[in-house]
Amino acid sequence: MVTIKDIAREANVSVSTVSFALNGTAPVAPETKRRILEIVERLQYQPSASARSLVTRKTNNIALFVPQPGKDMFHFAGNSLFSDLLQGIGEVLHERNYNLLLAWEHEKAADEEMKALQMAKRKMTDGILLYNPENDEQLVKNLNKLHFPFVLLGKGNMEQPVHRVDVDNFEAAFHNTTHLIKLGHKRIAFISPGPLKYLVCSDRFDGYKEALEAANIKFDEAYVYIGDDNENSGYQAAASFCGLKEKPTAIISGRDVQAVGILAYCAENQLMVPDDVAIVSFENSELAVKHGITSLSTDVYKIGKEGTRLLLKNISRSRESQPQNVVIPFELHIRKTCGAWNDQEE
Amino acid sequence: MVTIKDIAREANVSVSTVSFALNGTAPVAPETKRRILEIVERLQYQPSASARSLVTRKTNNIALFVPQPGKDMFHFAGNSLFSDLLQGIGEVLHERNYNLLLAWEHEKAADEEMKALQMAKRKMTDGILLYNPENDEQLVKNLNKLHFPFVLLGKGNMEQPVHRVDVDNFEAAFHNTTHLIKLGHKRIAFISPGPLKYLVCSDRFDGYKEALEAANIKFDEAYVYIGDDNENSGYQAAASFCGLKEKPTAIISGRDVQAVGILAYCAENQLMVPDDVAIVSFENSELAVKHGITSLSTDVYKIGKEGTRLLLKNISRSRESQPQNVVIPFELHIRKTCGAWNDQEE
DNA sequence: ATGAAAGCGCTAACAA
DNA sequence: TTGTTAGCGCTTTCAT
Repeated sequence: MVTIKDIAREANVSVSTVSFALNGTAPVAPETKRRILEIVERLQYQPSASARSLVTRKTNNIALFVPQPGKDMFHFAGNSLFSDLLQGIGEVLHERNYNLLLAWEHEKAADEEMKALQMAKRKMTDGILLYNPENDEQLVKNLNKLHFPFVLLGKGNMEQPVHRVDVDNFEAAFHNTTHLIKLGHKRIAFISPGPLKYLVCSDRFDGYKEALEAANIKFDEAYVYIGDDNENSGYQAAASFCGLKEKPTAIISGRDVQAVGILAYCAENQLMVPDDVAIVSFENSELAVKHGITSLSTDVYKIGKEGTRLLLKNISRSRESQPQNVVIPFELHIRKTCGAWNDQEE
Repeated sequence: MVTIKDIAREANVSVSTVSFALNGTAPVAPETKRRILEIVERLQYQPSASARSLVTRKTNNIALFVPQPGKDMFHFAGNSLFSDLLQGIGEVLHERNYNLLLAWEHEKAADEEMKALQMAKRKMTDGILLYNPENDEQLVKNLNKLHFPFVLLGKGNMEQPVHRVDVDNFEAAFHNTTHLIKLGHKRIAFISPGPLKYLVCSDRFDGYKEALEAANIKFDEAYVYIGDDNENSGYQAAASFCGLKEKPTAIISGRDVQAVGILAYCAENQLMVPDDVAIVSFENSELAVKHGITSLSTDVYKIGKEGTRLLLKNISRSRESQPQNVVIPFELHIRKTCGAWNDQEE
């Protein structure tokens, strides 16, 4: 194994000079530097990561924590989700010369066995990216106590003060609702992607109500359905709405998969989309493309990118900074289900 | 930051005793050990990874190298692929107390800039898992020259002697084709799961042709379609085949999602499956179960698992061992689309 | 511009 | 059973 000593000996200089030449941490005579670099190249020398980490107290690693793979996370919203996230993270990391540790809890671990916590304490990584964590509140609390740099990706329902990157779900729902209103709809139903205890959901709900109010449309409790991640919840919601005397003319679907359920219901019941029922969804997954569903994108690539940027920023800062909440802009992809489709497009 | 010294001081013992107690590398009096452990617990001590690595020359990391994410790799063969791979790798790693570094080349890097090589030389990892590498031959050569432990996952066209874990795609395709031949089919079409530049694809293609030849069936170029990971490619393939004067009586689908596309085409065109068209696919995903598609399993989970096992075995061995080629067995799951279905089964 | 030397946190002889 | 000590390969004062 070739070490800095080998280089030093070969170049007839001290190890510190080699270090200076390699890191630019002190002036080195051009000729000396040339010689050193040449030898480094010839001997294929690379400094030992652990030796360097030990003294600099920096690993140049960051760790991405995800829920169990194989569980919904990778499957949620189609397969592009995770690769998009990685792509975003990877680009920033590569640019800044960081490496990525990928980890997940294998079983529900009690407090001190949490892998993320261990990695932090063992100084295996300089910071942590928490993607859509599940049993998290406790982990976040511990990380905070350690004053260890970390950023939450795509999840908002924390009580703890945390750095976080996510789409602005309030604005997104406001946008979707307003889009329908502009198309002339007055009876607009809302399906939540999940229980309202999740901030994603309640934010969307608020955005929906706010948009109605802004348009002077009165909010109707009967037009709200709390869905989940099953296609069937969209189907059920549609069934529920269409059972009303005053059927809505448009539905805001919480996820693309719910929209598919709505489409199924409509097909079964001879309802034309978008003429009888217009649909606008969230996610803009492959499902949306496949079924021609108008859907608002929640850009996971950007979440990865901005999240990593934020984390790196916090790592390099000496003092802790105010918890920051980065908001990723969204985009509404118009397709056939909302009634604003134009064949020229896309 | 709490170090081994803090523990030693607090416990009134030397650092070596603490080390011994923690690692079990020397006998320690039960009472002493108890005291040490209690303090470790209280102070939440975790040994520094880099300090330990530096002296033990072991990182307890392994690195998984993948082609660019966001490219076909994650999409290839449906979305479960990557998560299955990770699951398999993760289980073994977790069991053995290893961590996972995930990396990919961001641009075609010249020899010495290859990330995998750098990580090896910097001793950031104890071994490397190479998943389906693209520009690899050179990397493999370099890794071999370094005598650095690595294992190839899911790819076989190496000239270099390497450890490798894969399904035998040639055999798998041969098996699928022969299965159809045995059922009496003579006009058998083939859909590639992707471009033939991928070894998975060309191997399958070869296996298909070989099986035909073995049965004295002449190969017909018109019976070949290069598909992709969209359902539509199956649909298109079916349309293309059925446009021929001599329609095939059976189709080998490259992925389950393609088979679904074929089914859709058949449904639309009043073709009975398996009577008019028999279908045999690869992947044996949930899609296959759901649609009753006969499908051959290519178990990526096992590839991950066995690959990691093999790598870890090589890491712990002192001398280098004979390149080993682990072949993951496949299994053809008979369902309704191939005509060999029997209601008693499953 | 360069070198000597201390020390990062740990393990592992070797002594006691 | 425990302590002393010498490194592991590097960075970084502090001299020169």
